[in-house]
Amino acid sequence: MPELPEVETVVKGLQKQLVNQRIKRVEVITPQLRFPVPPSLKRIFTASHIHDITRRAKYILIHTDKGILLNHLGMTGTWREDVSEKKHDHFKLYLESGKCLVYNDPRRFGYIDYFDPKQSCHWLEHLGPEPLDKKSFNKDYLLSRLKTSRSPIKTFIMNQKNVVGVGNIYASEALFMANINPLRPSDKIKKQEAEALIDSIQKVLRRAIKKGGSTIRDFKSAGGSQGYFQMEFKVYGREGLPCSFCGRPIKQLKIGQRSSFYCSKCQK
DNA sequence: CTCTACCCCTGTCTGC
DNA sequence: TGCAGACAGGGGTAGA
Repeated sequence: MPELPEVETVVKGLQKQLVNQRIKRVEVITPQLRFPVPPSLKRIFTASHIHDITRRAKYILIHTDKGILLNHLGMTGTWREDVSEKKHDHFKLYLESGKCLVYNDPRRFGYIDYFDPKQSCHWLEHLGPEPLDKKSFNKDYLLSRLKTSRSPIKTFIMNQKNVVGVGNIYASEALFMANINPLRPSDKIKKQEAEALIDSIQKVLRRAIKKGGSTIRDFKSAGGSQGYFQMEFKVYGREGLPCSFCGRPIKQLKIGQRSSFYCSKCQK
């Protein structure tokens, strides 16, 4: 799915489409996504006013005067502005302006929920810090967390309790940039390496956001355009191709059931 | 508690 | 061509 840069790109697109708009009608086409869409959602958000769209981790938050609509894109969720109907359309927001925003998701790993901003939301509790927030995602924090985990460092940085937004692509890319082997046990990562990892996660994510995310298969922004960061992948999906630094073939293996890519010479 | 394997689902691609 | 199996950007959960 969309990882942090892709979700960020979708949020920027939705901001243009939805901020300061009034929702005229909510249509729930598929009540059962990964989790059930709450039956009360339709009634609550009909005639609500959208005042902001934000992101927390990989969640899209649509702020209205009636509460916050929350959407996770799973692996294949997309938004588009369109009145036509397509296969796997699950949810529609009809605006008073006449526009219609459609949520489409072939695999239905995504979901839609809502919560009252005055109360806590169980989807957002227990999430780690935002990787681009230098105050909370810092060396001391990371070192203290690393000490508690013996799982491979790639699994560690993909765990949203440790740091949010890093998924399968950017985990491989960030570890390559930091010269850290993805299989290294987390509690064996040294202070200097932890600093390098923070740096590389932030660099990779910032660069990817700048390029509008990565488009492999079907990722699209809310405006329907594609991202371009996939042109800059150093290791992801490059099994057998030469490492851009040392020329050795990139290796692929499964770590925690997920495809992982690295250079065995550059990453120790 | 931590960690791993499995599972949700459809579409696409590979190899026989 | 047809078909089986593997695989895909996420992450909740059961059970070790």
